[in-house]
Amino acid sequence: MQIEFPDGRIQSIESGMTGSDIAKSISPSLEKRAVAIALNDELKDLNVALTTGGKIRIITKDDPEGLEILRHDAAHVLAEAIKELYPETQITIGPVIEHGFYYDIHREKPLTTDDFDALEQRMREIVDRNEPIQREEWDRNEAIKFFESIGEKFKAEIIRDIPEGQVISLYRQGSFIDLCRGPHLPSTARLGKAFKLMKLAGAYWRGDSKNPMLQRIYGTAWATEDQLKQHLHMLEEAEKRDHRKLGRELDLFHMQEEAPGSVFWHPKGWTIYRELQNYIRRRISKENYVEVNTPIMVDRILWEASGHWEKFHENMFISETEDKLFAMKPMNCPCHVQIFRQGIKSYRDLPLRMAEFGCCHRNEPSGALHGLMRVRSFVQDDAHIFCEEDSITSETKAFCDLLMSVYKDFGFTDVRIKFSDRPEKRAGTDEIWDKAEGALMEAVKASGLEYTLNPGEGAFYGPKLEFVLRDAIGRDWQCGTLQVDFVLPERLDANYIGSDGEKHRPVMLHRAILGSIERFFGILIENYAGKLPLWLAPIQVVVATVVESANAYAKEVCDVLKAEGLRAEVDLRNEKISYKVRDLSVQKIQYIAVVGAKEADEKTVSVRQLGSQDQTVMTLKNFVDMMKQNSAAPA
RNA sequence: GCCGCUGUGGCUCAGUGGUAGAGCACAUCCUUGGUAAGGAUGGGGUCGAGAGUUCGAUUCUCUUCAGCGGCACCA
Repeated sequence: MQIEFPDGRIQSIESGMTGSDIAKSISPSLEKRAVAIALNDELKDLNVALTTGGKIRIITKDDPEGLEILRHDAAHVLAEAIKELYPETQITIGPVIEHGFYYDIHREKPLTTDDFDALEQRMREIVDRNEPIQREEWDRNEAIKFFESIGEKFKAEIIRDIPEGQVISLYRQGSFIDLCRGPHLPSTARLGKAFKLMKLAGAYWRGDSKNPMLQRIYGTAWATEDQLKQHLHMLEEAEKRDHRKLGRELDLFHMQEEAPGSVFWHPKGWTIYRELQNYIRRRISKENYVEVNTPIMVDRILWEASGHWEKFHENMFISETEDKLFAMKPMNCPCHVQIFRQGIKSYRDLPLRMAEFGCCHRNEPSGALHGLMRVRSFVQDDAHIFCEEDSITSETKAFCDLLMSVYKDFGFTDVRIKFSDRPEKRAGTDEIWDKAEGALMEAVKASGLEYTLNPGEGAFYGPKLEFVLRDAIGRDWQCGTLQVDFVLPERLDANYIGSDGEKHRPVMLHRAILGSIERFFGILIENYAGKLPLWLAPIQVVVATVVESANAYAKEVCDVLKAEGLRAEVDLRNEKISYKVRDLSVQKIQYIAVVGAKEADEKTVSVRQLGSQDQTVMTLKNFVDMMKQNSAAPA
């Protein structure tokens, strides 16, 4: 039979040769690095005898697929180590994830991270044992019986759920045997030792909170020690830019236990926050939005009418006053409909784009809270576009353009769209959903942006687009959203007079670009590692003195900068200039204008920029001009 | 909400069954120094909260709150 190599070379081989044999025939060193073979793009174990020819590829640890196999093996070796050290443990599943793997286990007494050393030690021993990893195909019922006999109830349950007729493959290494689709390395030695157990967490069996809680052990695994080291280093770097840490270090905000999930904004953080809001104000004002503001506490009656009470009152903060029950708004839309309903609206008033930076409260589960990323009290750059049905497409397209342009101003260009359609729990008839999904789909297609489907994930009142951006260290964040809503206008009885003189229902488009400003703030801090673009920087320049005699001049320089609209401060502290430079640099102050006797005499400043050792002496006027230019916010 | 871990001055962290310590920060003084930490002195903590065990608890136990890591959730 014939095989074809990736370079197009064709070779005849004997039936029954294994991937290993083929690799060895090319070069022994290739065989050593090999982890699997791809036959017509289907991955197979190296030690499986090939019976048909085709295109082959030797997969090594350096291939993405090879790394996956390696990580999968790491999971198996972990499971083997667990069973050896703690035989009473039941094992469940152990898949590959980004950067590594995990294994979910079940046992009475939970493991702790103190057990990690022993586990890693045992894993290394298993690697040293070089146990051959052997694939076996089992009869379904035999396999179920087998796993039940050794007390692995979870495994038996998994097999029961595998459709009849599908091959049940087990992999054996030493005395350990596990259900697995494969492929796997030929032996445990090939895993190498570039792995590390990372953390311990709880996870529900089959991801369902009604099921028992298992223990999940996370690990990372790499082809080489170097890659492992690099990965650990990357994690350290990510930790350094954690917005919670930087928020404290840069004195931007804090949170405390008396107000879990809510933010105390410090002057510097609030400056950034306002700058973000004002930027969005400028952008949407150009797109003919109007801004409004509506109450935070609203009578339950309105939430019942809107449908929020029924669907989400568990997550709403309630306040009882006199005989009434008020709820804090989790979103602005019902209030916006109230404004829309004031007076009679004509089709000439549409589309009406109503924006609000309203403070919303959602009683998120305690375990969901996470710094600024998930809070209970937040403000969105929210707006609702009331329009006629045939405007959905053009409004959506205009929104997508605006959103992409805004993201670009913040340096985010890698944006993906998820299209979420009707969820199980929803309001409105199927006809309405058909119409809404159809219109939104048409709009996405017209916008020309790429999208992926996200079935069943829509809002209860309509389908939605979710805009996911990727930050500087490759993490994805869902920020923007656009939702088509035929339901709320109906439930809250919004209408307008059409050109035909009749009453009609407007469509509502719920949309946000940044999403929650709190969250976007956190993303920005992490993306820029605290060094924000100058237009967002809470302090744009500090005038620092070398000697006390320059104090008056320093204040004068600072006043000039402030008069020109720059956020400037003076540093007159009784410290050496190198101390001030260090301190201000740690604070990520981007421009330091150093003034001493010389500068005071000559009416100049000596400018130092964050991240550079260079000093530039310039006239005060030139410096002000430069700062104004550099700090200009995007229009 | 669920599982696990953590909670000591503003921050980072050490420590102990006999009510606490370092560095940084802060204050005062000396120093007026030219681009990433000058020196001296000093103030500051009922060890997250509540209960229990104990002669005695920051230390051990339980409860609770919050944070962290995940899971579930995310209108």
